Amino acid sequence: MWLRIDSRSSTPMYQQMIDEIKARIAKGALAPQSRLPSIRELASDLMINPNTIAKAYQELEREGVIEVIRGRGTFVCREQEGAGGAVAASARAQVRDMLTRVLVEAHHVGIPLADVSRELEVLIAGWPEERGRYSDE
Amino acid sequence: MWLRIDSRSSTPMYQQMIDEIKARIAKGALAPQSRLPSIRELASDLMINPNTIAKAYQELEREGVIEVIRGRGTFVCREQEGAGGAVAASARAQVRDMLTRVLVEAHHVGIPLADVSRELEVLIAGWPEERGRYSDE
DNA sequence: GCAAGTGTATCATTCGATATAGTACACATA
DNA sequence: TATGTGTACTATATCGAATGATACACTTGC
Repeated sequence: MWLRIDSRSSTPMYQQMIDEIKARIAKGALAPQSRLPSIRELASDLMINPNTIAKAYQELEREGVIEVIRGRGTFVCREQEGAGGAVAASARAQVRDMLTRVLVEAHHVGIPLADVSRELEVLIAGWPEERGRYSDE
Repeated sequence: MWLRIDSRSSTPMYQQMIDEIKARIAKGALAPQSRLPSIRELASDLMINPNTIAKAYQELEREGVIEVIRGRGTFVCREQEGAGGAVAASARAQVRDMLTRVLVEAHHVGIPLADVSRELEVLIAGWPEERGRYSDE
């Protein structure tokens, strides 16, 4: 099974697909230009409606993550967004906002903020690769 | 106005209240034992239905963040969860999951992972206080 | 050309969460 | 006793998620 989806989760199935596919690309498990399963194929595989898959693919295309070629299929974009170029201020603000939420949550479950920082370091250290796309490192 | 809510946001109003109140507590802007506005008061203030406020308060009480005293009002708990005690493994897993999402998002908008780490350090450095509740620091 | 496989675009429908509206109840305080 | 507190319940309207079905435009291979 190419993908695993929890139909009873409170997060919509199409959103789960978006998150999972973006995660795989970010971690290098889905290489650029590689092909994704067809809508109908994935739909019958997961036993859900093709429209749900289509919605996820359309959103991923809108975000510039995948590329759709009519009649051929959907593929991971060869160049991910922002590579080498300037990063929008809104994008940085969004990341900062997400980090703030993590700190708030950590506080309420009793995790020291220093532990959050350490955990992030571990995650980054274990990150598959960035393939030297960023001159910053 | 005690609280500001965006009724047109995609995130439910009651969820916005939960997030904002938890953030204020975590940052020390809402001290333990301090009183929250009454349901009807806040409802007429925000010009929304009292049931929506009640839902937010009930969820916050379920999470152990606030304390409800019938006939008197709602108050911030004097002891936040996990203070000094053991932190559930599921809580740490949740924080790790949130951090992973941040890294995935950062990747797709072209922000170097090292920048995320730096941003987190800045946020922690500017965090109001932890009042020495954690022996870890 | 034709068949099969791709994504796209509709429509109608079901289902659950969100939010509103109104009413009634139990408790605490002055 | 009057007022203010949170709680509980029903009913209703709205919206997003998901399904089901159909039709269309395009690409590829026979």
